[in-house]
Amino acid sequence: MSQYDHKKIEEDWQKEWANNQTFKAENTSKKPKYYVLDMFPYPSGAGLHVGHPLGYIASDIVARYKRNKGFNVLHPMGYDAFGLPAEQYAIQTGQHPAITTEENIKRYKEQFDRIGFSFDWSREIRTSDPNYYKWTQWIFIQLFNSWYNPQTDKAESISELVSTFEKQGYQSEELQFTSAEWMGFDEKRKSDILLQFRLAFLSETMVNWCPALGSVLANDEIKDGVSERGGYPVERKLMYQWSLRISAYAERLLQGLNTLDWTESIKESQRNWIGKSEGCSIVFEVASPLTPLQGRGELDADSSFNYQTANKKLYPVLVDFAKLHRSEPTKEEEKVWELIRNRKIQDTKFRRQHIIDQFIADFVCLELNLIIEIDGLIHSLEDNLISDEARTIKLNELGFEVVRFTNDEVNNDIETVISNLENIISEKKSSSPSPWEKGLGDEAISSRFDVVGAKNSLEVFTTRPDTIFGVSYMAIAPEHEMLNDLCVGEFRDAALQYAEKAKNRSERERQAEVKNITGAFTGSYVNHPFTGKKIPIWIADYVLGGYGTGAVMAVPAHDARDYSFAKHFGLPILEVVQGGDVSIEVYEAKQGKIINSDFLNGLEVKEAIKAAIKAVEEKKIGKGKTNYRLRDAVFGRQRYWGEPIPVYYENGIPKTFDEKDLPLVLPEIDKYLPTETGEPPLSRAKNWSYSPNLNKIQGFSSPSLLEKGLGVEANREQMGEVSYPIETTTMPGWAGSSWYFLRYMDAQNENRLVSKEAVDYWQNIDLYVGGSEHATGHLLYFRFWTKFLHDIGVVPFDEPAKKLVNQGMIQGISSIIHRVNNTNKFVSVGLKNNFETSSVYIDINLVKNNEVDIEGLKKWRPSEFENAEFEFENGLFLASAEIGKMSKRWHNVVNPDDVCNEYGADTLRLYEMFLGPLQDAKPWSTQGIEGVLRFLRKLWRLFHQGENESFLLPDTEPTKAELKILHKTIKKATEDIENFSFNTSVSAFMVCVNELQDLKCNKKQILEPLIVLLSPYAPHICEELWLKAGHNESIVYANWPQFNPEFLVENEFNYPISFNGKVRFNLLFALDKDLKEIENEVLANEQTLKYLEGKPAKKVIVVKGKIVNVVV
RNA sequence: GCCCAGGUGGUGGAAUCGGUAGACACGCAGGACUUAAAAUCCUGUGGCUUCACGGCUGUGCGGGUUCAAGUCCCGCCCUGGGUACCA
Repeated sequence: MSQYDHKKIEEDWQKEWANNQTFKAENTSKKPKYYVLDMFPYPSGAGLHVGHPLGYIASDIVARYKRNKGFNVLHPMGYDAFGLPAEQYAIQTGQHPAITTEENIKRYKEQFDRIGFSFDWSREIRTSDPNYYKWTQWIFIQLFNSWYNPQTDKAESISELVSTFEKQGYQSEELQFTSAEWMGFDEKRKSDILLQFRLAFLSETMVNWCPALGSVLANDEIKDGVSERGGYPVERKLMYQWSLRISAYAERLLQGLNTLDWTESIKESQRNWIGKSEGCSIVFEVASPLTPLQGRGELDADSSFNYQTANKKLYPVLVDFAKLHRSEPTKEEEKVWELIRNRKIQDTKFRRQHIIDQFIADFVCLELNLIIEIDGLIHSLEDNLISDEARTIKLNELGFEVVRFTNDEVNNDIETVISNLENIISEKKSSSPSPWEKGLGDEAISSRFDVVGAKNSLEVFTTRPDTIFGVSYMAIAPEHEMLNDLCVGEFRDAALQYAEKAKNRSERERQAEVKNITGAFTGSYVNHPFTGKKIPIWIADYVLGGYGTGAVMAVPAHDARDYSFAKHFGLPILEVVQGGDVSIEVYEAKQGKIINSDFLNGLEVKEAIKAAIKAVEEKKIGKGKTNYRLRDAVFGRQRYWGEPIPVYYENGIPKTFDEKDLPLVLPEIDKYLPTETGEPPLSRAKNWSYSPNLNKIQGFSSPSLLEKGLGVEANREQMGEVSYPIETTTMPGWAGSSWYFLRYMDAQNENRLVSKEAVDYWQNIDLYVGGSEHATGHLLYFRFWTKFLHDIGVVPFDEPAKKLVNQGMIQGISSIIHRVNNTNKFVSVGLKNNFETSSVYIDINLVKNNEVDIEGLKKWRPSEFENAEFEFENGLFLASAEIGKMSKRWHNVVNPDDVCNEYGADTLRLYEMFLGPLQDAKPWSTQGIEGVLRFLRKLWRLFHQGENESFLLPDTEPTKAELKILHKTIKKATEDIENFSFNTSVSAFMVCVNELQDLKCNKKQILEPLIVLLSPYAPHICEELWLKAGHNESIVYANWPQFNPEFLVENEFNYPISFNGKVRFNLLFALDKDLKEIENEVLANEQTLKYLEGKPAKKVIVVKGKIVNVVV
């Protein structure tokens, strides 16, 4: 029993910890709290490989250290259990993802336990557990019911916004209405407007659509133009779906970074992702005003632009509304439409449900400025009469005549309606020719539609308003809203064609063609606001539709992209900032004097920027503005294995579930695929509908199935309830992980996401450990949700994690053997240059020191290797090695279970720490793991000295030298944990044990503190030795040894004596010796004389306790 | 292109404030114990040079600051990570 038997010790203690719930944390304690969290894993089918535990080991060391330091430590673990692989597997095999996930989690748990982590398993969570995602859904509902108030700079209740609308209406650049107008809007319109404010909202957005996965992807789920998972192509597609308004938090997310103890590189990534840029907007007048008549003859009427009479800002809201009305006309509207459509009355063209300014008119004839309204029942209500009147007045002001018919008139006496119409039309035709026919052309239209019609100015965003006099062309994105208006004359067709082509190009193609410069002239010009010069408008695909205004003022001399574009198309390059030679290359530096720029001449760039903004603002053609690159986060996924979005649609209006009806549990479906019509998998669910007024929602919460995480079908209609369709997309992978740290604090709470007491006690995470690959995904959403939960009063802090440490990736080493092409012959690596060979990846377990175990290889893949021929070099068959990601595909996965079996968990833990700095990426190699095991054996032997190597720990007074060794180690171990420098503290332990071994020290007063120091790293062996030393209580709660500097005090120092910086010999002096005396003695030393070579010493520098340098 | 991190023996890596470069470990070489093996222990180990004492040289490259530079400054090269027409 004197041998170090890691297997037995580790098994025993793991059982002991589990049985005693040693690591269970209490939510009330007089001790100070410490919250140390790991990013929880997605439980994949492959299980853990040796790379995964790296961060977990580090955080476990800190957790155990803090417990010894007297903290109440929260150190939980759980599973990010929703995700693609389980769903992919379900599609292939039909096995429910919940079952696959359950199996994988089981495997993970076993692997975790073998490594001896001190997790509090009583708080385990899984994002796919309905009891968990109930609260994910709850947060979604809060987001839906909130808007971001820029005045107070926080999220507020949407109901407060509604009452403001009711009292004061709303005024902004994009949207304006009076309180009366708001009251007049119908429910759908109100809903549409509110969606523009809600933090969770539906909108038509350009998304990254991955046809192979049948789902949309967030920007951070795409790498190099293909999906991060699977590597499938991704295309841009316009879709109507859920997003979260993270952009509202852009500034707070940016500012918050300054308060965080995170690595600079992660913070920098987030700053870049948020992409704040300060500059100014400038409006350029389009030189030839938009002319609705232009092109009228050349184009068919429907694709011409002259019917665009909507208020541009309201158009996005109204267009869906109009479409809906068109598809669901009233009986009466349909009747009238049948009579007037296709120029049936006097060859007059009518449009139905056409938008004019902020109104949707039933029927409109633009040529005659005539509007026909069919007033249904709703129009007779008093409120609507008032608003109808206001509406008529407004439309009259715009030059339209409004004719109203009631439903009754249409139903009872359609002939009279028709004859009235015919009279009005013929009267209008004779007395009031259309503006176009009158030849008033553009002027008439542009003055009439000044507010409502097509814009006649182009707005740009620039960070360099100082270069305004260097503008030589305007560049607009191919998807620019005014594209159709701007492409004119002989250039129109080519320009539109170009835009169409550029728009449809996928991200990937665009990327591949970064170097290709393409563009087209629109035929239009703007006027320069200060010089009045005409400036051409070009379409360029380097301008992005989604950023800024989708248009830029191009200053080729001082912007690289503009420069190459101008060179390519021969556009002028006007130098306005001194400092470079723009005939040779672009000068982008924000430095130098402004020239050729009228009132800006002579100013420095920075002053000029301010002056230019001032001038622009005075001229009322723009203003200082800040833009962010951060886009709103697309939240809907066309997948099965995710949280259902708790929304139903009442007559097309999205509404959230009643909180009492949460969780909305995933329903059972027959196949985990989209439907034949391309609808998401959840559309397969039977009776996927909601009855808000039903008290009990049998539909999806049968308790027995809830336990399994499954929903159940119910037929509500049979129960005589009105039911509404439920949203069929699910939440993205990052939803559940954006708030999980809170749930650990109070994992079983059924009434709240987390109790106030728990969150007040634990506060935010003191130490968060995980990979840096989450820099712009998880870690941003995580912060966003925390800030939101702070705003609505759920949590008292607004950053989730104070300190973040990123562990590096442990890479795998793949072994490659070389097959001679078109043969069944393999050659040792040294011979491969004699042949044409190709690489074959083989299991790394078959290779030791590059030598391949041929017999093992034959057994591994008999079909491939049994009858193969092998050519050796010097009697050996060698493979070559390659470093890369650890993956099944390269047969280079190392399982921690195997390492634990062979060397033990303590050795694995120490070794992973010893490999190098936690943050660095490093390849896994077992070279060196023996050294760590040897170290533990040496430690064991310190306790088991003497002839029969039995346990011996005498309580005799330690010597000064022994105390010095111990306290040196206490100091180093403590500092190193605080600095996350685990690799150096492992070597400090090694040094300590080596030195104690030299002294044959086995004294209790030295060895006991030492194993406390080591216990966070190698808990099993230390517990065992602690027990043997006679302690009843676990070492987990032993006191951390106190460092006493007295034991390290030296009174002498062996000074290195250097000459011109070169150390030649050493001399021993007392540390309190006068420096001048040391100088004298050094100069008098005979060795010194040798190195002075007869020359005098120019100068002598003596640094106390460090060095002596003699300058010759 | 831009941003960030880094470049030190045969290998992983140390050197926290500018003060003896290479701690600790692996590997390698030699030795002890053993019939032998395993385990363990001891010695050596940056390069060049010397029988040796020693000397020269050395932290990606080129300069600089300093009594003193792996460490600070300037310019460049290379590797890894992030990002990509963000105006």
